[in-house]
Amino acid sequence: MEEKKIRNMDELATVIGISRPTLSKYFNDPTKVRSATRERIEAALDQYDYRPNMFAMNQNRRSTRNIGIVVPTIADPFFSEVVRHVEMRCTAAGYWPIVIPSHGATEQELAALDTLRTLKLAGAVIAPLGETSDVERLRQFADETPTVLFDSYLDVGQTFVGNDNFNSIGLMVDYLCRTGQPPCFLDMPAVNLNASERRDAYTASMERLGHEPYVVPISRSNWNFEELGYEEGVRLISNREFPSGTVLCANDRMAIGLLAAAYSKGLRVGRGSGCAMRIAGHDDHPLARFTCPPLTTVAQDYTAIAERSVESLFALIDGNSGAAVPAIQKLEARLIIRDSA
Amino acid sequence: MEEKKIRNMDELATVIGISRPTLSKYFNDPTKVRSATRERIEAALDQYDYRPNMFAMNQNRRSTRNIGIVVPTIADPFFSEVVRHVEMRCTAAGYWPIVIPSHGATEQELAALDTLRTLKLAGAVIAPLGETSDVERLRQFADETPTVLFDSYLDVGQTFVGNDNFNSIGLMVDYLCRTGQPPCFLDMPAVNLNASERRDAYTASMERLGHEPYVVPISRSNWNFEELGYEEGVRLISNREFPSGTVLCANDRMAIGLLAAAYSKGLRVGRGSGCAMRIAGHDDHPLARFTCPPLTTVAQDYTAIAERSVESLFALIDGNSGAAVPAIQKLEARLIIRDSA
DNA sequence: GGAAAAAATTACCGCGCGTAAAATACTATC
DNA sequence: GATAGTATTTTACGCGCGGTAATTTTTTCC
Repeated sequence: MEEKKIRNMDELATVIGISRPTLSKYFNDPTKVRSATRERIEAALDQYDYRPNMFAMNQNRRSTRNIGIVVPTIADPFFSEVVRHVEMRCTAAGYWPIVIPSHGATEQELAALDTLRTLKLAGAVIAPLGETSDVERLRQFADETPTVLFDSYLDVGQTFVGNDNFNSIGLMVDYLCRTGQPPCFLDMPAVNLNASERRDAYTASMERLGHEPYVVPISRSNWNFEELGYEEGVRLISNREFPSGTVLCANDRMAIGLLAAAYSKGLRVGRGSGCAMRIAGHDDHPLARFTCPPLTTVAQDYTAIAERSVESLFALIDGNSGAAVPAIQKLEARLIIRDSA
Repeated sequence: MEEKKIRNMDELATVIGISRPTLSKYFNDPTKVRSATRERIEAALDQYDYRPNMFAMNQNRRSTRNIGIVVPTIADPFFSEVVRHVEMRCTAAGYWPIVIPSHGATEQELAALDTLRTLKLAGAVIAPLGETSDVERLRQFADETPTVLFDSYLDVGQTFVGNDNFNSIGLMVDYLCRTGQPPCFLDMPAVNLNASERRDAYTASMERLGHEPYVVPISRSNWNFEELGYEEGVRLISNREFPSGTVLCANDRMAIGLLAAAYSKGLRVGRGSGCAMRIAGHDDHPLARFTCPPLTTVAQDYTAIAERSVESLFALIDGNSGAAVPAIQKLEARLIIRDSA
């Protein structure tokens, strides 16, 4: 193991006995050099552990291999899971994922876009805040960078990947009506378009089945869904204000809060006899399997959302790859029947 | 609002009527230029919305304002919370946080270090894998970059910030013994040094109180703690193998699994009469408040860990700032008594 | 063995900025 | 208001790589 320090491409090229442009080509696409050359390079490469300087590399490129990822928060398991998958796929494809959370704030989302602009991105995967997003600025951003939006729909970017709320809520409402009392709907804060879409889907499904919809509104608006679910649940149960013994929650985190509220009030939750309430959620939160009772829910396929987003983005980046990317990609969800409803 | 596009520092400097290096100094530290100059620059700055090119900026610097953050996973709420806080603090201080998950794999951790090395970091905050970390390579890395380790102790880097497991476990064992049957200990997989430290702390605490310790071992080793807790719980309850009706779990995620197991087996958990089991956790997982029953646990202060890590790192970066950074910083935890034990 | 195609080389410029040393502008002092 | 001393700005140079075009070398194929 020679310990001669390699400072740049030139030195490495000299040591190998080839020219720098050839080495440069290798780093940009190993198949662009003859296999014999490639082997010599790779042999030298694990002898000297040289790595091209990221900054110098990207400075002179029209587009880099950086991919920006913007999400409202990484503390929510949905986003952390999707981000995790997106990152892994990007890395595997030789891209460089850069995650910037917008922390639920409009200015931070805009700051993230500004930051990403200086990075000459190959593309971006963005879960916009939704209601509070600056649509105009987002569109401006998407105009100059291949952009995939996910989770919360906005008419921005080349494509959107998200859950088909009408399908998933429909599945759940059907199931709940078929097996017991028609559900009321515990709304979530209007933090994004999923909120209203799910509410609308609930109403539509109920009406389709000939039942009176009943939406329990949420007054406050923040991302502490469990707490909202819990507090609202305690209040409603105490005042006997739940219009139905079956409650469909707009998402699992609300449902987890509601489960805790029911427990604290001594209400038995489930579909067995002797149960006072049925509670269902939406998303298949990683812990939904482990609530007491296990939560009946609709599974958004986290992995699929991540993969479709990334694949769409890669297609957009390649550009020429005939396969046009559809403007809207809604993924079907899967009903997960557990014990809570 | 003039719409002349500014492409680089040169153009902006010309427009302002100063030299480019002066402008450069301003961006690196606004106090380094005369206030009159600063005002002219800032006036121009909000007229032209120019942003320096990140790559060109960093290429020629000895050290950048990049801060690397390496964690085993962002899917675990402990890490996602700490990362969130660290990111926010870094951004607020004008640094550029870059998160790279090691996904629980040694090679990925090493790859992360390699990647970070090319970034000429100002510093790094690392939660090492622990048992499976390549200590030698980590140390090598820490030798050339100011590095703070957190969560899982290794004798690497300039300082370590973590929970004082002997304190926290001691608190919990004391409490449990004081209020009922002495606990057995449901071990966690040996993914890092916290695992063995907590086990040792449990044993020591029990012996101190004159009780026989009993550790329930976990055979498999992965990060799906809830699942492990659940499956092990079901098995142990079915076979009546729990040596005590009080179970202290090595972390909350195991406890959440065990709660689900108890529920599925019809065992009532809590400290009231008529309860068959007491279950306690460790960490104060964000959902621990919302389990059924709410989980008695010891709160690691996520925010404090993040802040101490970042502050220590900043102190290391400043270097000269007299205040020496202690090699090991163990934070005290807080007993959180809820209903499960 | 020779022509065509593929790969590698040479030679050059540009990117947008950092940095050390030199030059200039300020400030304090008397 | 002249001078020394310091704070600020400018000059001059380099960083490590990408990109292109023209040329040379190597490989492939008939």
